[in-house]
Amino acid sequence: MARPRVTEARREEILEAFARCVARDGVEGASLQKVADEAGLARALLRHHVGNREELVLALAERFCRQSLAEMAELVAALPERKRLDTFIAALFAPGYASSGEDLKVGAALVNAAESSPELRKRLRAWYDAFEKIVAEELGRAYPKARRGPRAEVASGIVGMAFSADSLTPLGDGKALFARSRRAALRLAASLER
Amino acid sequence: MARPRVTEARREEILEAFARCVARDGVEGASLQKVADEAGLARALLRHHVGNREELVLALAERFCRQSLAEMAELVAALPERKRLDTFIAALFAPGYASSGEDLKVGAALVNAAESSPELRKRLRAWYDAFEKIVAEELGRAYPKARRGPRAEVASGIVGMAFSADSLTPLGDGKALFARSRRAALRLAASLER
DNA sequence: CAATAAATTGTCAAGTCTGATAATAAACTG
DNA sequence: CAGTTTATTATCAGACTTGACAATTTATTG
Repeated sequence: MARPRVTEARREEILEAFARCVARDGVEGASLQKVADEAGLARALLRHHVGNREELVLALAERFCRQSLAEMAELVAALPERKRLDTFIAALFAPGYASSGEDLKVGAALVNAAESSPELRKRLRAWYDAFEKIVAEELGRAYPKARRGPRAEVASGIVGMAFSADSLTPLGDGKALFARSRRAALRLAASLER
Repeated sequence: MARPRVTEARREEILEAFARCVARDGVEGASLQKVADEAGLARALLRHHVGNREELVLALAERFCRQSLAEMAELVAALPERKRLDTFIAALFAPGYASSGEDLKVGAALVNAAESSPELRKRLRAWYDAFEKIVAEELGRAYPKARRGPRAEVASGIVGMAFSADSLTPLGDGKALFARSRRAALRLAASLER
């Protein structure tokens, strides 16, 4: 009875383009115009399909959090029995462990923007906690005797190292930094042994 | 024979204001207008005393790098003999270990902007290397038997954790995260023992 | 084909940002 | 006090951004 809806597909395209722009220019630097160009759509369509700037940002955050955790879950589900933790950490410290490789940069930019938006902050806080929790659980699997506290500390440390290695990639030499950080993560994890 | 120069003092005021804005809004988000308002000066004065946008950014980077390393050197110089490393790490993981507490956020924002400016990238790269080196040297002092490689890995890890804990403060709960990260850093450092 | 619901395009007004330059005010020196 | 150098203010044009809404096209269904 009417023209078919393409909103869901368009939303996806728009948010992908937005993510690319945010990874490059930060949240404040990603103008709707640039996003529209990046997506190959008219700017007015952003508004039509998603909403104004604020709604765009929240939608991006929602998509980012959901997707990031989904990828993490997928990764964990695919881990082998042998050398499980090593594989996990290696995956975490592969330059661009996630599909696109720009994911953590988007996350960092969103976190920075969270200061001025309680709603955003809340969502990202939940994301971070879940992220760290997954790491902590994986550590618990490798070191069942380790206590809750130390596990949480080590998880914080590993997540922090991964996060920071990723956000320093613009400086070049990302590969070497990832390698050093990965080894540090293994050392840190091993500290749960005794 | 002429009106006295105030450029050096003004430059300082301007770059301080710029730093505050960048910490809040990122490099792209910090418009010259906002910076001028923040500094309580007319926008034209930014141009007069420092230059156009690009020069502003480079001047900020220069100031940031120099200052950050100077503070680091000062911190290291003031370390006690006993519990030297513990004190060092505690200082690194105090929320806002540097005077203002926003320093690492400025650094992160600059790093992000470095992608599109080779000159900026070069400067920041040198800064990061020097930063990591200072940490590595301090580790060498605490664990003289440790080899160069492991020391570098641990230094990367510690710097990464500090960096990331700082950049996650907008999510709130910074204190607890800093505490967890600090303990993780101590664990990681201790891995150089055996 | 006609009705209809949705996508897409076009356009406006208001606001902000930047770079540049001219005009004015201030402080010092001889 | 007159001259000179510098700080400060004022202003301009051009470009970019955003929000909003009207007009148009397009695909589907009865």
